[in-house]
Amino acid sequence: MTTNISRPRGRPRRFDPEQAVAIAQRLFHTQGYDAVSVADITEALGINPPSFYAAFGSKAALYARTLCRYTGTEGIPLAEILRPGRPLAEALSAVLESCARRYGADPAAAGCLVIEGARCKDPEARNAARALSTTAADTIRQFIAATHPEAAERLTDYVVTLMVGLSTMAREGHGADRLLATARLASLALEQELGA
Amino acid sequence: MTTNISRPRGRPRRFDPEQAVAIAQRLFHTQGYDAVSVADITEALGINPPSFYAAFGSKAALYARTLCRYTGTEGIPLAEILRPGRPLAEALSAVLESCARRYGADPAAAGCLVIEGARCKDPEARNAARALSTTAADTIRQFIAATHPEAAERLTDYVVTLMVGLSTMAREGHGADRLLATARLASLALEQELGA
DNA sequence: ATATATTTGTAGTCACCCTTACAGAATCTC
DNA sequence: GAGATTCTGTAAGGGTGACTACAAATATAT
Repeated sequence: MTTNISRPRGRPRRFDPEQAVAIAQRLFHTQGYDAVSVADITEALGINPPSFYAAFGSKAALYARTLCRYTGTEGIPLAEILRPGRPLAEALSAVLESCARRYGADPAAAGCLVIEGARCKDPEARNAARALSTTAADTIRQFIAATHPEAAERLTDYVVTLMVGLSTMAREGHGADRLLATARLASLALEQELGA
Repeated sequence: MTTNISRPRGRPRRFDPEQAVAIAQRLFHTQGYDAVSVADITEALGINPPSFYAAFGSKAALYARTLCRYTGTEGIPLAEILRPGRPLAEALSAVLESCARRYGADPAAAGCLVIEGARCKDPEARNAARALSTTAADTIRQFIAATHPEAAERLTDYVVTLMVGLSTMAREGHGADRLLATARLASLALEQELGA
């Protein structure tokens, strides 16, 4: 007796949507949203366009699902790193180091899917990525404001600017080692500014 | 007697190529290379496609000319800022401040034309932008190496990462004031690292 | 078995992109 | 003027993109 939860009525799917999202995520992360065509996706999935549109609605909608999946798995775990009570300079430095490590971990899928997606041409996909990007910035800002409200905007801008820069440099081919060196250098400013 | 330098033979042009490059530069800077179509350009210039191709060869070739023009006019004057003998921390901080000011000066054409062009989809245009980007990085690296050879790569990576980040944030709508605050914060790390 | 529901595969639509063929117009040389 | 030369405008070629109409296929429900 397998998992037999009363299959739906019609002809069954020949592919697993969840796995398809994973494959699409890798494509988007590797090549960028604009550079991936629906034809690329359907070929990678071994299906035809109608199956794709029936399952996901549109390229942008599938992208939104990959973004959702990304934040839950490979994205930077801001909530974990920015634990309340953690010293500010230490916490922000940890964010930058985490970015350096993750963005440079896989050379074939370098950088941040969200940050890179925020520059794509398609408005729907771009807005989806921007929304997540804004949420992340807000998380950082609120963490800072809890202890240093007067410095929240300035420090958030600084950290986000570096995250964006690190993602870009990762895509330019910089490995985790070089990114980490940059992150550590950037942390010096945080320590100095916050009197660590 | 006007400037009468023996006009060329055939039918005269109805537009000024130099002015056309300036107009195209503004389009590319405002919208990004990929988002500007040849139709956009020809419409902005008030000419038809054949005139465009006869004068410039291709969209990428025109873009290369706009890049050339940009570095000579609106680009960061690295050669001026990185004058030999200038204290390193001061010089690199000046680079970052200059970026902050220029990238945020014109909200309609924010960021750096070269940096943003380095991510476009067209290989020819991308390589043209990358070449200039690499040249700029080399200039910075050599200036650092003149006095601090062991720190050249690390500091160059740091400065370039911030330049890229500043350009992106400018395109996200950050004004020169916010960019400058980030640049000044980033300079703290340089001063600390270099014992200023 | 019949009806219903859902997916699949073929083939194609429609829009937009960069680029060019071609003939006519405007200028210079002789 | 005649001829050579260069630009201009119309119109379209050739490619790629996202997306879909439609009928055949495969399952469940009764």
